Amino acid sequence: MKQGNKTKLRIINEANKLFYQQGFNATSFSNIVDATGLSKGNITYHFKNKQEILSGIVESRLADIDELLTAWNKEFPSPINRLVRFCEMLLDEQDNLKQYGCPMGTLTGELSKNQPALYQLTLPMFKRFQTWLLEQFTLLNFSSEQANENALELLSRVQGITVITHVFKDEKFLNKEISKLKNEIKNRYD
Amino acid sequence: MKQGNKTKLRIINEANKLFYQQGFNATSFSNIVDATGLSKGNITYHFKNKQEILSGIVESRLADIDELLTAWNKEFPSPINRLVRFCEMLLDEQDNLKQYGCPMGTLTGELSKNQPALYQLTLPMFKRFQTWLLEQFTLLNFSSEQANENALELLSRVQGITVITHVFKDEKFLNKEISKLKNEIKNRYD
DNA sequence: TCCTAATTAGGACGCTCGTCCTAATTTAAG
DNA sequence: CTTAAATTAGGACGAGCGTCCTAATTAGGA
Repeated sequence: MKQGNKTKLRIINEANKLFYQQGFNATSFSNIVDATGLSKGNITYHFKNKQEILSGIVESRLADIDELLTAWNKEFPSPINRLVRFCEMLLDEQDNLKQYGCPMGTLTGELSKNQPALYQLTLPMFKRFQTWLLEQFTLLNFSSEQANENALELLSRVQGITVITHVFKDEKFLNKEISKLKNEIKNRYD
Repeated sequence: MKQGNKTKLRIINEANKLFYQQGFNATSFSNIVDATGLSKGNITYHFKNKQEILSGIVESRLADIDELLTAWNKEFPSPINRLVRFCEMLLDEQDNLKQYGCPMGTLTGELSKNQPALYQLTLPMFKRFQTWLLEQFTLLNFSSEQANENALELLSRVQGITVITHVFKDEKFLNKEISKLKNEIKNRYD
């Protein structure tokens, strides 16, 4: 790997952390300078501005999501078990969710308000999960319309649990609701 | 009403709109100056800074919430119908929800990330709804523990629907899910 | 080794930020 | 009316913002 790509990754990782933990608009360029320990000019060289950094972050996250979903597909032959695994993702991330909310939901939600171009940029992350969920429900023999409805509903349930966990800083709620949701999936769709 | 209070209200209303539509951190002091048409000094006279404006906004919103819930209590003798009305609130606000998300969820979520003092300030808005929902489930003869769980779950469902509606700009989803949720309430709790 | 392109450092700039201060004007009580 | 308090206007200020530019350094192929 070229030297510059290492720097790019470092910027992307640090900025990703900052955007998640502080919000996109609350993070300044010099915050990123401080966090990376790089010079201002160096960062500008790799990314013209905050928006380009965001673009890099999204690209990187999309790759992570694809990798994750592919791994789940391999690990779990049963769509039901895949959906269950999807729910369990929230348990893996419970500390972060409690403190900072959903990495996709809070970012897309923030940008959706009044930065339409950046909002469009982040939307594919949601779409990946939506599409993948749709595939699982299709495998479970739902009509495409019904599969889509189920996919969005599950996404919605998970987002709701995340918001409440975040707002009330309540991981007990998270654990209980995920456990209920997993049961519901098994009962409803199996 | 004294002259100054009219100005205060004007500031609160305009800032409330801006914070909701752009986010708290993305709204500058001079945005508020422009939106109100007042002078910088005048706003500073009434509120030292953005945080004090937020404090005023929360106070005002809490009063609105109390008024709303009291009206619902009067209008609907049945707790079930009150819960249904609660869900229907999202339909009344569907245009705003689609564009800007939940006025409480997005604000509290934003501030929760790294402005703990302001986050604490906004939390009571959520608590009002939580408490009120708890009361309704208590009236439905649930144990206090079970009533609390039901209250949080309903809040969670509603937040989830809001997030998806906002992120996907999809009011069809909103209408369908609210309708399903209302049926579920009637079937599960009646 | 040398040379060119890639990378890094950091200063200059104009702008906006939030805060503070002072003066002008309006209000309302006496 | 008079007068003091409440309210409003708007400029001054330093700090931080993002962008741009140039110079120094480094890396890697020839």
